[in-house]
Amino acid sequence: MDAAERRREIAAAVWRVIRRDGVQGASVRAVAREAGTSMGALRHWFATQDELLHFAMTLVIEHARARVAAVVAGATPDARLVLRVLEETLPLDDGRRAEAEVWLALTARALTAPTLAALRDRSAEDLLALCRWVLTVLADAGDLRPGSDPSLEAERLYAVLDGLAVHAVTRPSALPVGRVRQVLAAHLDDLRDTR
Amino acid sequence: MDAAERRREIAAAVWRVIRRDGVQGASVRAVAREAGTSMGALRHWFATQDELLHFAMTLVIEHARARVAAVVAGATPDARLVLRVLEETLPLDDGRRAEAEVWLALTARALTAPTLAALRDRSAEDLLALCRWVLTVLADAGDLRPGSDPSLEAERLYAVLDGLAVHAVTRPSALPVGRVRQVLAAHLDDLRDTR
DNA sequence: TCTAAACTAGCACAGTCGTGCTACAACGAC
DNA sequence: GTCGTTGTAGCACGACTGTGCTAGTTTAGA
Repeated sequence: MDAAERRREIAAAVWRVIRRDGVQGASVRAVAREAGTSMGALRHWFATQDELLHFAMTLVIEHARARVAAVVAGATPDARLVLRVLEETLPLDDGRRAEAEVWLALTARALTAPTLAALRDRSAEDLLALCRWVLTVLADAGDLRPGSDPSLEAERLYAVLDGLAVHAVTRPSALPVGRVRQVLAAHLDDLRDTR
Repeated sequence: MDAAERRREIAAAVWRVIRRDGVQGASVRAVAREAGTSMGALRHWFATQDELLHFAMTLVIEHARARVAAVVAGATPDARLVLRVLEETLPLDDGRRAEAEVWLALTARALTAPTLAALRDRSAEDLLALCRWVLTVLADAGDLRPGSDPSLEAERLYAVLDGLAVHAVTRPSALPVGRVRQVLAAHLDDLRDTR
Protein backbone atom coordinates (compact mmCIF):
# COMPACT_ATOMS: atom_id res chain seq x y z
CA MET A 1 0.00 0.00 0.00
CA ASP A 2 1.15 3.48 -0.79
CA ALA A 3 1.56 5.05 2.62
CA ALA A 4 1.66 8.64 1.34
CA GLU A 5 -1.51 8.10 -0.68
CA ARG A 6 -3.31 6.60 2.31
CA ARG A 7 -2.41 9.61 4.40
CA ARG A 8 -3.68 11.93 1.69
CA GLU A 9 -6.99 10.07 1.60
CA ILE A 10 -7.39 10.53 5.32
CA ALA A 11 -6.41 14.18 5.07
CA ALA A 12 -9.12 14.60 2.45
CA ALA A 13 -11.57 13.23 4.99
CA VAL A 14 -10.28 15.80 7.47
CA TRP A 15 -10.97 18.54 4.95
CA ARG A 16 -14.52 17.34 4.42
CA VAL A 17 -15.21 17.21 8.14
CA ILE A 18 -13.72 20.65 8.72
CA ARG A 19 -15.80 22.14 5.92
CA ARG A 20 -18.96 20.51 7.23
CA ASP A 21 -18.53 20.85 11.00
CA GLY A 22 -15.58 23.16 11.55
CA VAL A 23 -12.31 22.31 13.26
CA GLN A 24 -14.12 21.64 16.51
CA GLY A 25 -16.00 18.89 14.69
CA ALA A 26 -12.83 17.24 13.44
CA SER A 27 -12.52 14.76 16.27
CA VAL A 28 -10.55 11.58 15.76
CA ARG A 29 -13.78 9.61 15.75
CA ALA A 30 -15.51 11.87 13.23
CA VAL A 31 -12.56 11.76 10.85
CA ALA A 32 -12.34 7.97 11.11
CA ARG A 33 -16.04 7.71 10.33
CA GLU A 34 -15.70 10.09 7.37
CA ALA A 35 -12.70 8.18 6.05
CA GLY A 36 -14.63 4.93 6.39
CA THR A 37 -12.15 3.38 8.75
CA SER A 38 -11.72 2.66 12.44
CA MET A 39 -10.10 4.72 15.13
CA GLY A 40 -7.36 2.15 15.47
CA ALA A 41 -6.55 2.16 11.77
CA LEU A 42 -6.55 5.93 11.66
CA ARG A 43 -4.17 6.11 14.56
CA HIS A 44 -1.81 3.84 12.69
CA TRP A 45 -1.30 6.67 10.21
CA PHE A 46 -1.60 9.60 12.58
CA ALA A 47 -0.53 9.09 16.16
CA THR A 48 -2.28 12.18 17.52
CA GLN A 49 -5.01 14.59 16.49
CA ASP A 50 -2.45 17.36 16.21
CA GLU A 51 -0.62 15.35 13.57
CA LEU A 52 -3.87 14.96 11.69
CA LEU A 53 -4.58 18.68 11.56
CA HIS A 54 -0.95 19.47 10.85
CA PHE A 55 -0.91 17.20 7.82
CA ALA A 56 -4.25 18.55 6.60
CA MET A 57 -2.74 22.05 6.70
CA THR A 58 0.44 20.84 5.01
CA LEU A 59 -1.64 19.51 2.15
CA VAL A 60 -3.36 22.87 1.64
CA ILE A 61 0.02 24.53 1.33
CA GLU A 62 1.41 21.85 -0.97
CA HIS A 63 -1.56 22.09 -3.32
CA ALA A 64 -1.23 25.84 -3.67
CA ARG A 65 2.51 25.60 -4.12
CA ALA A 66 2.10 22.93 -6.83
CA ARG A 67 -0.46 24.99 -8.71
CA VAL A 68 1.75 28.06 -8.65
CA ALA A 69 4.75 26.02 -9.79
CA ALA A 70 2.74 24.51 -12.64
CA VAL A 71 1.73 27.92 -13.94
CA VAL A 72 5.21 29.38 -13.64
CA ALA A 73 6.97 26.38 -15.19
CA GLY A 74 8.28 27.17 -18.64
CA ALA A 75 6.34 30.38 -19.03
CA THR A 76 7.88 33.75 -19.68
CA PRO A 77 7.53 35.99 -16.64
CA ASP A 78 5.43 38.98 -17.59
CA ALA A 79 2.42 40.88 -16.28
CA ARG A 80 -0.07 38.41 -17.71
CA LEU A 81 1.67 35.44 -16.13
CA VAL A 82 1.85 37.21 -12.82
CA LEU A 83 -1.93 37.61 -12.74
CA ARG A 84 -2.47 33.93 -13.49
CA VAL A 85 0.00 32.93 -10.79
CA LEU A 86 -1.65 35.03 -8.12
CA GLU A 87 -5.08 33.73 -9.08
CA GLU A 88 -3.90 30.26 -8.16
CA THR A 89 -3.74 31.34 -4.54
CA LEU A 90 -7.34 32.56 -4.48
CA PRO A 91 -10.56 30.55 -3.99
CA LEU A 92 -11.83 30.90 -7.55
CA ASP A 93 -13.30 27.43 -7.97
CA ASP A 94 -14.68 24.68 -5.75
CA GLY A 95 -11.36 22.98 -5.17
CA ARG A 96 -9.57 26.15 -4.20
CA ARG A 97 -12.55 27.28 -2.14
CA ALA A 98 -12.33 24.04 -0.15
CA GLU A 99 -8.66 24.67 0.50
CA ALA A 100 -9.28 28.27 1.47
CA GLU A 101 -11.98 27.29 3.96
CA VAL A 102 -9.67 24.77 5.58
CA TRP A 103 -6.88 27.32 5.50
CA LEU A 104 -9.00 29.91 7.30
CA ALA A 105 -10.19 27.43 9.90
CA LEU A 106 -6.67 26.21 10.64
CA THR A 107 -5.17 29.70 10.53
CA ALA A 108 -7.52 30.71 13.30
CA ARG A 109 -6.73 27.52 15.20
CA ALA A 110 -3.02 28.30 14.82
CA LEU A 111 -3.49 31.34 17.07
CA THR A 112 -3.45 28.93 20.00
CA ALA A 113 -1.76 25.85 18.49
CA PRO A 114 2.03 26.23 18.31
CA THR A 115 2.75 23.44 15.83
CA LEU A 116 0.15 24.76 13.41
CA ALA A 117 1.52 28.24 13.93
CA ALA A 118 4.97 27.18 12.76
CA LEU A 119 3.48 25.74 9.60
CA ARG A 120 1.37 28.81 8.98
CA ASP A 121 4.41 31.05 9.41
CA ARG A 122 6.38 29.14 6.83
CA SER A 123 3.55 29.30 4.32
CA ALA A 124 3.03 33.00 4.99
CA GLU A 125 6.72 33.53 4.31
CA ASP A 126 6.34 31.64 1.02
CA LEU A 127 3.38 33.72 -0.06
CA LEU A 128 5.14 36.94 0.82
CA ALA A 129 8.14 35.75 -1.18
CA LEU A 130 5.81 35.10 -4.10
CA CYS A 131 4.53 38.65 -3.84
CA ARG A 132 8.09 39.95 -3.80
CA TRP A 133 8.84 37.88 -6.87
CA VAL A 134 5.85 39.42 -8.61
CA LEU A 135 7.24 42.85 -7.89
CA THR A 136 10.63 41.96 -9.32
CA VAL A 137 9.00 40.55 -12.46
CA LEU A 138 7.13 43.78 -12.99
CA ALA A 139 10.25 45.78 -12.25
CA ASP A 140 12.38 43.76 -14.66
CA ALA A 141 9.81 44.29 -17.39
CA GLY A 142 10.03 48.00 -16.71
CA ASP A 143 6.38 47.80 -15.84
CA LEU A 144 6.61 48.82 -12.23
CA ARG A 145 5.39 52.28 -11.43
CA PRO A 146 8.38 54.49 -10.66
CA GLY A 147 8.89 55.61 -7.10
CA SER A 148 7.16 52.69 -5.46
CA ASP A 149 8.78 50.77 -2.61
CA PRO A 150 8.91 47.09 -3.68
CA SER A 151 9.06 45.75 -0.15
CA LEU A 152 6.06 47.78 0.93
CA GLU A 153 4.19 46.91 -2.25
CA ALA A 154 4.80 43.21 -1.66
CA GLU A 155 3.26 43.54 1.76
CA ARG A 156 0.29 45.39 0.32
CA LEU A 157 -0.21 42.86 -2.45
CA TYR A 158 -0.09 40.08 0.13
CA ALA A 159 -2.75 41.87 2.17
CA VAL A 160 -4.97 42.20 -0.90
CA LEU A 161 -4.58 38.49 -1.60
CA ASP A 162 -5.46 37.28 1.87
CA GLY A 163 -8.16 39.91 2.30
CA LEU A 164 -9.79 38.77 -0.91
CA ALA A 165 -9.41 35.14 0.15
CA VAL A 166 -11.12 35.78 3.48
CA HIS A 167 -13.96 37.71 1.91
CA ALA A 168 -14.47 35.24 -0.93
CA VAL A 169 -14.62 32.39 1.54
CA THR A 170 -16.81 34.03 4.16
CA ARG A 171 -19.20 35.86 1.82
CA PRO A 172 -19.13 34.18 -1.59
CA SER A 173 -22.48 35.65 -2.60
CA ALA A 174 -21.40 39.19 -1.77
CA LEU A 175 -18.09 38.77 -3.57
CA PRO A 176 -18.49 36.46 -6.56
CA VAL A 177 -15.53 34.93 -8.33
CA GLY A 178 -15.57 37.41 -11.19
CA ARG A 179 -15.44 40.31 -8.78
CA VAL A 180 -12.44 38.83 -6.97
CA ARG A 181 -10.55 38.61 -10.23
CA GLN A 182 -11.49 42.18 -11.11
CA VAL A 183 -10.15 43.47 -7.82
CA LEU A 184 -6.90 41.55 -8.17
CA ALA A 185 -6.47 42.68 -11.78
CA ALA A 186 -7.15 46.27 -10.76
CA HIS A 187 -4.52 46.06 -8.08
CA LEU A 188 -1.95 44.71 -10.52
CA ASP A 189 -2.79 47.47 -12.98
CA ASP A 190 -2.21 49.84 -10.15
CA LEU A 191 1.25 48.48 -9.47
CA ARG A 192 2.17 49.11 -13.08
CA ASP A 193 2.13 52.56 -14.66
CA THR A 194 -0.57 51.74 -17.14
CA ARG A 195 -2.70 54.72 -16.39
CA MET B 1 -27.10 45.26 39.29
CA ASP B 2 -26.52 46.64 35.82
CA ALA B 3 -27.45 43.73 33.63
CA ALA B 4 -25.72 45.04 30.52
CA GLU B 5 -22.54 45.68 32.45
CA ARG B 6 -22.58 42.19 33.95
CA ARG B 7 -22.94 40.69 30.50
CA ARG B 8 -20.04 42.78 29.26
CA GLU B 9 -17.86 41.55 32.12
CA ILE B 10 -18.63 37.97 31.21
CA ALA B 11 -17.99 38.67 27.54
CA ALA B 12 -14.60 40.07 28.54
CA ALA B 13 -13.90 36.74 30.20
CA VAL B 14 -14.89 35.00 26.97
CA TRP B 15 -12.36 37.16 25.11
CA ARG B 16 -9.61 36.23 27.53
CA VAL B 17 -10.35 32.53 27.26
CA ILE B 18 -10.51 32.66 23.46
CA ARG B 19 -7.19 34.50 23.29
CA ARG B 20 -5.56 32.03 25.65
CA ASP B 21 -7.11 28.73 24.55
CA GLY B 22 -8.94 29.41 21.31
CA VAL B 23 -12.66 29.08 20.67
CA GLN B 24 -12.48 25.36 21.34
CA GLY B 25 -11.27 26.22 24.85
CA ALA B 26 -14.19 28.54 25.51
CA SER B 27 -16.39 25.98 27.24
CA VAL B 28 -19.11 27.13 29.56
CA ARG B 29 -17.09 25.87 32.51
CA ALA B 30 -13.88 27.58 31.41
CA VAL B 31 -15.63 30.89 30.90
CA ALA B 32 -17.35 30.65 34.27
CA ARG B 33 -13.99 29.95 35.93
CA GLU B 34 -12.37 32.88 34.10
CA ALA B 35 -15.22 35.19 35.06
CA GLY B 36 -14.90 34.06 38.68
CA THR B 37 -18.43 32.79 38.88
CA SER B 38 -20.36 29.54 38.78
CA MET B 39 -21.91 27.74 35.85
CA GLY B 40 -25.34 28.41 37.21
CA ALA B 41 -24.75 32.14 37.57
CA LEU B 42 -23.29 32.34 34.11
CA ARG B 43 -26.26 30.56 32.63
CA HIS B 44 -28.49 33.13 34.24
CA TRP B 45 -27.00 35.69 31.86
CA PHE B 46 -26.44 33.47 28.85
CA ALA B 47 -28.78 30.55 28.35
CA THR B 48 -26.57 28.71 25.88
CA GLN B 49 -22.97 28.68 24.75
CA ASP B 50 -23.99 29.99 21.36
CA GLU B 51 -25.44 33.07 23.02
CA LEU B 52 -22.15 33.55 24.81
CA LEU B 53 -20.07 33.51 21.65
CA HIS B 54 -22.64 35.56 19.79
CA PHE B 55 -22.50 38.31 22.39
CA ALA B 56 -18.71 38.20 22.50
CA MET B 57 -18.68 38.80 18.74
CA THR B 58 -21.29 41.54 19.05
CA LEU B 59 -19.04 43.33 21.48
CA VAL B 60 -16.09 43.25 19.07
CA ILE B 61 -18.24 44.88 16.42
CA GLU B 62 -19.68 47.46 18.83
CA HIS B 63 -16.23 48.50 20.04
CA ALA B 64 -14.95 49.06 16.52
CA ARG B 65 -18.09 50.92 15.56
CA ALA B 66 -17.84 53.17 18.60
CA ARG B 67 -14.20 53.99 17.93
CA VAL B 68 -14.95 54.88 14.34
CA ALA B 69 -17.91 57.02 15.38
CA ALA B 70 -15.77 58.83 17.95
CA VAL B 71 -13.16 59.75 15.38
CA VAL B 72 -15.68 60.84 12.80
CA ALA B 73 -17.80 62.86 15.22
CA GLY B 74 -17.46 66.56 14.63
CA ALA B 75 -14.42 66.29 12.41
CA THR B 76 -14.23 67.56 8.88
CA PRO B 77 -14.10 64.71 6.42
CA ASP B 78 -10.83 64.84 4.54
CA ALA B 79 -7.96 62.55 3.60
CA ARG B 80 -6.28 62.85 6.99
CA LEU B 81 -9.45 61.96 8.86
CA VAL B 82 -10.05 59.02 6.58
CA LEU B 83 -6.70 57.52 7.50
CA ARG B 84 -7.40 57.91 11.20
CA VAL B 85 -10.82 56.32 10.81
CA LEU B 86 -9.52 53.28 8.98
CA GLU B 87 -6.76 52.81 11.52
CA GLU B 88 -9.43 52.31 14.16
CA THR B 89 -10.38 49.06 12.48
CA LEU B 90 -6.85 47.65 12.57
CA PRO B 91 -5.04 45.91 15.47
CA LEU B 92 -2.59 48.71 16.19
CA ASP B 93 -2.53 48.44 19.97
CA ASP B 94 -3.15 45.77 22.60
CA GLY B 95 -6.87 46.45 22.91
CA ARG B 96 -7.49 46.35 19.22
CA ARG B 97 -5.23 43.33 18.84
CA ALA B 98 -7.35 41.47 21.39
CA GLU B 99 -10.47 42.32 19.45
CA ALA B 100 -8.90 41.28 16.17
CA GLU B 101 -7.81 37.92 17.57
CA VAL B 102 -11.32 37.24 18.81
CA TRP B 103 -12.71 38.46 15.51
CA LEU B 104 -10.51 36.06 13.55
CA ALA B 105 -11.34 33.13 15.78
CA LEU B 106 -15.07 33.76 15.57
CA THR B 107 -14.99 34.55 11.85
CA ALA B 108 -13.54 31.11 11.26
CA ARG B 109 -16.09 29.58 13.59
CA ALA B 110 -18.83 31.38 11.67
CA LEU B 111 -18.02 29.23 8.64
CA THR B 112 -19.99 26.46 10.33
CA ALA B 113 -22.12 28.40 12.85
CA PRO B 114 -25.16 30.05 11.24
CA THR B 115 -25.99 32.52 14.01
CA LEU B 116 -22.41 33.79 14.09
CA ALA B 117 -22.44 33.94 10.30
CA ALA B 118 -25.41 36.31 10.30
CA LEU B 119 -23.58 38.61 12.70
CA ARG B 120 -20.37 38.47 10.68
CA ASP B 121 -22.28 39.31 7.51
CA ARG B 122 -23.82 42.38 9.03
CA SER B 123 -20.47 43.61 10.31
CA ALA B 124 -18.84 42.92 6.96
CA GLU B 125 -21.55 44.99 5.31
CA ASP B 126 -20.82 47.81 7.76
CA LEU B 127 -17.11 47.75 7.04
CA LEU B 128 -17.68 47.70 3.32
CA ALA B 129 -20.01 50.67 3.74
CA LEU B 130 -17.26 52.44 5.67
CA CYS B 131 -14.90 51.82 2.76
CA ARG B 132 -17.46 53.18 0.34
CA TRP B 133 -17.84 56.25 2.52
CA VAL B 134 -14.07 56.76 2.44
CA LEU B 135 -14.20 56.72 -1.33
CA THR B 136 -16.95 59.33 -1.42
CA VAL B 137 -15.03 61.55 0.98
CA LEU B 138 -11.98 61.43 -1.26
CA ALA B 139 -14.15 62.00 -4.32
CA ASP B 140 -15.92 64.98 -2.75
CA ALA B 141 -12.58 66.52 -1.90
CA GLY B 142 -11.59 66.10 -5.52
CA ASP B 143 -8.83 63.87 -4.21
CA LEU B 144 -9.88 60.66 -5.87
CA ARG B 145 -7.76 59.58 -8.79
CA PRO B 146 -9.74 60.09 -11.98
CA GLY B 147 -10.98 57.02 -13.80
CA SER B 148 -11.19 54.77 -10.79
CA ASP B 149 -14.29 52.70 -10.09
CA PRO B 150 -15.46 53.63 -6.55
CA SER B 151 -17.32 50.37 -5.99
CA LEU B 152 -14.34 48.30 -7.01
CA GLU B 153 -11.98 50.47 -5.01
CA ALA B 154 -14.12 50.05 -1.92
CA GLU B 155 -13.87 46.30 -2.29
CA ARG B 156 -10.11 46.56 -2.73
CA LEU B 157 -9.70 48.84 0.27
CA TYR B 158 -11.76 46.42 2.35
CA ALA B 159 -9.49 43.57 1.26
CA VAL B 160 -6.41 45.56 2.24
CA LEU B 161 -7.93 46.25 5.66
CA ASP B 162 -8.84 42.66 6.47
CA GLY B 163 -5.67 41.30 4.90
CA LEU B 164 -3.60 43.61 7.08
CA ALA B 165 -5.68 42.65 10.10
CA VAL B 166 -5.13 38.95 9.52
CA HIS B 167 -1.41 39.37 9.00
CA ALA B 168 -0.95 41.71 11.93
CA VAL B 169 -2.76 39.27 14.20
CA THR B 170 -1.16 36.08 12.99
CA ARG B 171 2.39 37.36 12.53
CA PRO B 172 2.85 40.48 14.64
CA SER B 173 6.63 40.19 14.63
CA ALA B 174 6.80 39.95 10.83
CA LEU B 175 4.42 42.87 10.41
CA PRO B 176 4.90 45.41 13.20
CA VAL B 177 2.39 48.12 13.90
CA GLY B 178 4.37 50.83 12.11
CA ARG B 179 4.53 48.75 8.99
CA VAL B 180 0.78 48.18 9.00
CA ARG B 181 0.21 51.91 9.13
CA GLN B 182 2.69 52.47 6.31
CA VAL B 183 0.90 50.00 4.06
CA LEU B 184 -2.49 51.50 4.78
CA ALA B 185 -1.20 55.03 4.23
CA ALA B 186 0.42 53.95 0.98
CA HIS B 187 -2.83 52.48 -0.20
CA LEU B 188 -4.71 55.66 0.58
CA ASP B 189 -2.09 57.73 -1.25
CA ASP B 190 -2.66 55.41 -4.14
CA LEU B 191 -6.36 56.09 -4.19
CA ARG B 192 -5.65 59.76 -4.44
CA ASP B 193 -3.76 61.29 -7.32
CA THR B 194 -0.92 62.59 -5.20
CA ARG B 195 1.80 61.17 -7.34
C1' DT C 1 -41.35 42.21 58.39
C1' DC C 2 -42.88 39.60 54.63
C1' DT C 3 -42.74 38.42 49.81
C1' DA C 4 -41.47 38.16 45.14
C1' DA C 5 -38.01 38.71 42.09
C1' DA C 6 -33.24 38.57 40.87
C1' DC C 7 -29.25 36.19 41.27
C1' DT C 8 -25.95 32.43 42.50
C1' DA C 9 -24.43 27.75 43.12
C1' DG C 10 -23.60 23.33 41.65
C1' DC C 11 -25.28 18.50 40.97
C1' DA C 12 -26.94 15.12 37.36
C1' DC C 13 -27.42 13.33 32.94
C1' DA C 14 -26.01 11.54 28.77
C1' DG C 15 -22.89 12.21 25.95
C1' DT C 16 -18.09 13.01 23.35
C1' DC C 17 -13.27 13.59 23.78
C1' DG C 18 -8.04 11.90 22.92
C1' DT C 19 -5.26 8.28 23.45
C1' DG C 20 -3.24 3.85 25.54
C1' DC C 21 -3.80 -0.67 24.77
C1' DT C 22 -4.57 -5.52 23.20
C1' DA C 23 -6.22 -8.72 19.68
C1' DC C 24 -6.50 -10.15 15.12
C1' DA C 25 -5.95 -10.51 9.97
C1' DA C 26 -3.05 -10.14 5.82
C1' DC C 27 1.23 -10.90 3.59
C1' DG C 28 6.01 -10.95 1.95
C1' DA C 29 10.76 -12.99 3.38
C1' DC C 30 13.21 -16.79 4.57
C1' DG D 1 5.69 -23.72 7.00
C1' DT D 2 6.83 -19.86 10.13
C1' DC D 3 8.14 -15.47 11.52
C1' DG D 4 7.94 -10.50 11.57
C1' DT D 5 6.00 -6.62 9.69
C1' DT D 6 2.10 -3.86 8.41
C1' DG D 7 -2.43 -2.62 8.81
C1' DT D 8 -7.07 -2.89 11.01
C1' DA D 9 -10.37 -3.02 14.70
C1' DG D 10 -12.26 -1.47 18.77
C1' DC D 11 -12.45 -1.62 23.93
C1' DA D 12 -11.16 1.03 28.27
C1' DC D 13 -9.95 4.86 30.84
C1' DG D 14 -10.35 9.23 32.84
C1' DA D 15 -11.53 13.64 31.67
C1' DC D 16 -14.45 17.03 29.76
C1' DT D 17 -18.74 18.61 27.28
C1' DG D 18 -23.62 21.55 27.19
C1' DT D 19 -27.58 21.99 29.44
C1' DG D 20 -31.70 20.70 32.56
C1' DC D 21 -32.72 21.14 37.03
C1' DT D 22 -33.28 22.14 42.04
C1' DA D 23 -31.97 24.64 45.99
C1' DG D 24 -30.17 28.37 48.33
C1' DT D 25 -29.00 33.37 48.89
C1' DT D 26 -29.43 38.21 48.26
C1' DT D 27 -31.96 42.32 47.21
C1' DA D 28 -35.95 45.56 46.56
C1' DG D 29 -40.61 46.95 47.25
C1' DA D 30 -44.72 47.19 50.13
